[in-house]
Amino acid sequence: MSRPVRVRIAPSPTGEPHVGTAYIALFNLAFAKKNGGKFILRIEDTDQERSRPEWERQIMEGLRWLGLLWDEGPDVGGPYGPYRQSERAEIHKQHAERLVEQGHAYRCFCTKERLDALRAEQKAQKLNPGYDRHCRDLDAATIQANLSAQKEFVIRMKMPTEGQTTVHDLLRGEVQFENGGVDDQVLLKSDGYATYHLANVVDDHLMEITHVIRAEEWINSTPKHILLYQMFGWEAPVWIHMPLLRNADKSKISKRKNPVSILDYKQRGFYPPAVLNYLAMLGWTMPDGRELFSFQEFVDNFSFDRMHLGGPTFDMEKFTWLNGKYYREKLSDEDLVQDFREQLFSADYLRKIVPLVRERINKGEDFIPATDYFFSGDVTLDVEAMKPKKKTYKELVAAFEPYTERIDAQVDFSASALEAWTRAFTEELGFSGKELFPAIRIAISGREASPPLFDTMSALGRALVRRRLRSALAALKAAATEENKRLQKEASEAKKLADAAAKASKETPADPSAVQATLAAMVEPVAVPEGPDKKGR
RNA sequence: GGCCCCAUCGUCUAGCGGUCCAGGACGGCGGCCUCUCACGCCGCAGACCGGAGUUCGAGUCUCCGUGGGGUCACCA
Repeated sequence: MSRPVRVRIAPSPTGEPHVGTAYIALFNLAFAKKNGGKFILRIEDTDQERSRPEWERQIMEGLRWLGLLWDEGPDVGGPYGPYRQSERAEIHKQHAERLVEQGHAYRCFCTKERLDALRAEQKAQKLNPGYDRHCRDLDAATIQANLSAQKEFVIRMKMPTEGQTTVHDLLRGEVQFENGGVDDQVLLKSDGYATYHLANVVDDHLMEITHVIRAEEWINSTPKHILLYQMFGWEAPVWIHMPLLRNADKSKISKRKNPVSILDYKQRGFYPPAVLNYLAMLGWTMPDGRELFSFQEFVDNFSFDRMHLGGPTFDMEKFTWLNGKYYREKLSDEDLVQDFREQLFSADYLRKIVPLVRERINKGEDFIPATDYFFSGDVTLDVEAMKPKKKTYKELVAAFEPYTERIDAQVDFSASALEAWTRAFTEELGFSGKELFPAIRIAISGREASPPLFDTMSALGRALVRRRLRSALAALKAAATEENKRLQKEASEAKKLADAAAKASKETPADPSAVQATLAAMVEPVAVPEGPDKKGR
């Protein structure tokens, strides 16, 4: 008799809710609904370095916004809790110990330094990287000595060195792996927390997960998971590895090439059912080929048979078209009024904006023109105005790029936190606030004057700020390229001039003023780049 | 690089051996509708990665290439 279907998603709270998480969640939920099963949310926060409660909150917010609701999870509870792995650390530890006792795992005392050196050596010799199993067969005395010396250790899995492990993937059939090619994975880190491999197996078993539906990037570690199930003597779930969402260049979808946070789409005013509809049609098709369908219709017709395994490109253009289709065909005027009111002009959002502009306007009709950049997507940029007088575009890019990069890691998006962080970071980048802040202001608002920068950023929110910083960065890079071309041209012209002057000075006795002029020609355009620049475009 | 996955129009895909001179959608182009724009409608261009094999017959099955992707952490 088969067990009731239970599936889960296991996001790691190390960043904003990812569109890939939503994609996998959607198929898990559909499968659960189709089979009358349960859908579980489990937070995989065993990475103490990077996990943040704030990200966990946002992941839940993003999934909830889309209507991808879980039956059991850290917030709603359930009979198999706790649903946050950090709270299950003791369980994981016990299981790791059990494997050690049974001889399926061992303590490894190798230091980070040793492992790094090992990897470097392997790389130098063009060998396959991997742990050399140095601690696999330590004698009891040595282990005891290390333990008494309080040496830090991890627990590693003792992989068989022979034979194969077959993954029976529902989508891909039998996938074979040589056990010898699989590393002795770390199961328990020296901080006492489990790695993904241990935690996901133990928790999936304890939570009675029947089907593991996850992204294809996991398929290579599935043999380890299967072996773990065997070592514990447990029944493994059914494996289903979904294709990976891609950028336009076919690489795994990433934030540098696509808006990747669910909250980006929320902020852009996409309509949740349209988002689900679009995600569902990446790799999956309705039996009758319909492209417009509801989540319920998706569930009713769902089957993994209809999955296409090539990694689909996330195409903003088609996605946008589909969203428009919902506006035109699925939503009434009243629906749109509601949606706009909740998403675009929510009281929460207006409450952030009004305090920033009330001193700057005198009557209601001034509000929209004064705040248009709070309600639109991209903004028109005056790239020239962004450049500090004494810096080049290249230098500005060199500061803007890391700034843009690190905004994603900025957990606290309050004005004061942004200000403290930005000021420190600006200094680190070798810029003064006077130089960098105006550029940021223009990037995020399209204006040279706005309410206080950090209040404005905080109110705009991470999604919009990131988006505008990225597009400003692209514009600056283009300007830097132009600038570079111009400088090279000027340098070559200066060289010509110098050559001519040198030639002239050979023919006639040295003329100090000619040399002066030549030197000036060589130096000046570089020192004052904005001079000849402006009329050039 | 080793291992693993994948492979039909630019993109998302239909196709589960004959009904495919390969169908639909986005995008592109042209037209119609129309006070404008948009929507909508009509039409056009556009693909089976290559080579062997199996078969009476291959986009569909097998193998080998090629290409793309993933993965090789005390991250998930």
